[in-house]
Amino acid sequence: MKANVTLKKLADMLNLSISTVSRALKDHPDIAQQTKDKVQELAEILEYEPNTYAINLRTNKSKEFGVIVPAVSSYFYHSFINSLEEEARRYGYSLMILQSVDDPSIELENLKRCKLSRVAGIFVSISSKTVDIKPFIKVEEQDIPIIFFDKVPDFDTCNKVCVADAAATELAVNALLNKGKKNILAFFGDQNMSITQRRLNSFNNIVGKKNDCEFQLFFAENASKASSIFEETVYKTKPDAIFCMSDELLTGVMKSVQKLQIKIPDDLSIVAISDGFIPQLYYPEIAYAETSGFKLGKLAFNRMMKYLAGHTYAQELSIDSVLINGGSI
Amino acid sequence: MKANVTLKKLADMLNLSISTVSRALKDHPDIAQQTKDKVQELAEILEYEPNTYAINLRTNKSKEFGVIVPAVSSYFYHSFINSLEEEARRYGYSLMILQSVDDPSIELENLKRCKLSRVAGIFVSISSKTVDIKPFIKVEEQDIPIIFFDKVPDFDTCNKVCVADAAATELAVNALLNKGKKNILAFFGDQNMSITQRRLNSFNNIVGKKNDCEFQLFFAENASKASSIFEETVYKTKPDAIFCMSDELLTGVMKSVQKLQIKIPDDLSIVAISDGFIPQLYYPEIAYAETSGFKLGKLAFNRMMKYLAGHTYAQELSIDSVLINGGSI
DNA sequence: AACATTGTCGCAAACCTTTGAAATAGAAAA
DNA sequence: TTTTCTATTTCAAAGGTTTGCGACAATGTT
Repeated sequence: MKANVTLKKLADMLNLSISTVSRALKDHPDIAQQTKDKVQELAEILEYEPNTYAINLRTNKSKEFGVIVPAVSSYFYHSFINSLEEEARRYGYSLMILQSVDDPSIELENLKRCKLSRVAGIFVSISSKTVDIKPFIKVEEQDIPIIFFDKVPDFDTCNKVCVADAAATELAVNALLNKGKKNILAFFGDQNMSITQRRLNSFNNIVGKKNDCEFQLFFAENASKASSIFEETVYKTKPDAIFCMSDELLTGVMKSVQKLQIKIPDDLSIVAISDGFIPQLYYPEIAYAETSGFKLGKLAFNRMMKYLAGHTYAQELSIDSVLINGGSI
Repeated sequence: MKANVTLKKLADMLNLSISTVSRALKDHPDIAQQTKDKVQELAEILEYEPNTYAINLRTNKSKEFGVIVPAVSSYFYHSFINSLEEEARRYGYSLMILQSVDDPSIELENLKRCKLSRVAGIFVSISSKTVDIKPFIKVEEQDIPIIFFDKVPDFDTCNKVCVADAAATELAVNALLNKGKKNILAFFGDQNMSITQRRLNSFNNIVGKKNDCEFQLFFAENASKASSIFEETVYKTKPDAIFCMSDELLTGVMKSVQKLQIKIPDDLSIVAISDGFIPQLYYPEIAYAETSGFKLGKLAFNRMMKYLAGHTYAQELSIDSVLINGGSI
């Protein structure tokens, strides 16, 4: 526990002023090269480390972003966070991770926390129950940029980055239709979630144009619901294909597929929307329209940096989706 | 973008001194109740928020922990982080997440970052290639407590919290032996990793005492390696049981199991060491000795708080393991 | 010789809060 | 009346850094 070495200490030892030392260390043109060398050498030896607290106070900024997500251990978010962290590190930022546990009141607390910590910016995926986004807007008015990602509010004038829900849904469903599937079971998540609505809308659009194909829609909040719905339905309606709008639903369905020893893709085709981890656990690998948390992280970070550079206007961006074929259709 | 309201501003408006306002807001006994009321009311109205930077500078502390992990999107770590975040939030702390990407040099950078940010403490799971832990010791000497978790160094005098590797291995293997399995294929991960060594040692201990049972050991760095090893071996040696020391290896084996349409548990029993997510994806669910990232998070946080309260002596703690039966044996 | 320019460096305020010590007032005790 | 105490408030320093501006000397220009 050695005493901290500060600018003042360096200055005293070198018989220089604090300001000169400060400038010397950051290669300010006002300072003579000779002086810079002396200062930097001593700083090196004494392992001088600037006091981040003081810098933050002085500059009223910090090199940290807040990330508010419903949960880190979700199929999607940890790959987003992974990707974000990579970028952040490259730019000298770090990430403060806050979970809302899908609870709007905790979400609000977390937002407050970000504000209190005066983070440089906030990435937030709102909880499924969040209705009031005024607090977010208010924070943004205090000059803390907010990028909404994945689960974004309906509100227009805010920055959003999303996966291409419509495109992904289309890709996935068309993959089935192109193979001539005629009887499709579609699994969707919680109806209250906007992501469900977007994927559902896109789905219905396609369905509307098709009349030589049967569709059956189910809503399941979790994997085991999906499982039981599947098991109840599969023998009754004898579908030739399954669509799952999420990883979680896919795991539910696949568990039943294993249980009932259904042959994929001979007896049944399956396609999902996923970031790719879950689908490759099975044999054959499940075909999926990719919605990469990884790519989304890059995009979100990019948008944040642009924002910080002055492009503060609201913008809605999305990553495109590709179909990864895995032998399940 | 309204100007920030500070203690000074409140003081000026109320014709009080800054110190009085500061003390009034924190209910200091020196201040008259009447004054407190006035101050707190105005603070409320003006939405005064203390400047965290200034507080940190003044107190030379912050309410943030650093977390250094090889990768957030790993089977294990995100549940650890999840759990840690829950506890941290309860105590008013937040988490700074840093990935080392299993690269010692990045790990070192991250450590530096924690030191620079003067975090209140650091949780670290070292990369598999980390050999030099002196930098960590040095940071701890500067009064930043470090709790190593999961992947911990061999070094003695440091704080570690681990899953009970030996116990978990024993539980898993014994589950197979108790069912009378006679020919076991065991999959282990990267031999350089200490976690592999610990589990392997425990495994060998049990094996040493048994001579009515055949064991075959394999080392696979990833899932697909495990897959191909399994496929090459399964018909040759006709094992009646599989042991996987990790989730990743399990996914590899299970993919081949599906491919070869092997019946679990009739043709083959499987047991793994896992935190439970992966095993329940399959039907039947895979039996596993639980090594919960969640529980470990709680334990690690607990140790950290004790440390901060003054119990700084080195300690090695571990969570016990239970066998979760899933129908695969 | 007078003035302007350039290259270096230091002064001092500012960022905002915390906190030990001192000041002030009024009341109680001597 | 003077002293002592208590209750309340203020003073001022400290924490470490950044930065606009002024100071100063040396050099160049007219």
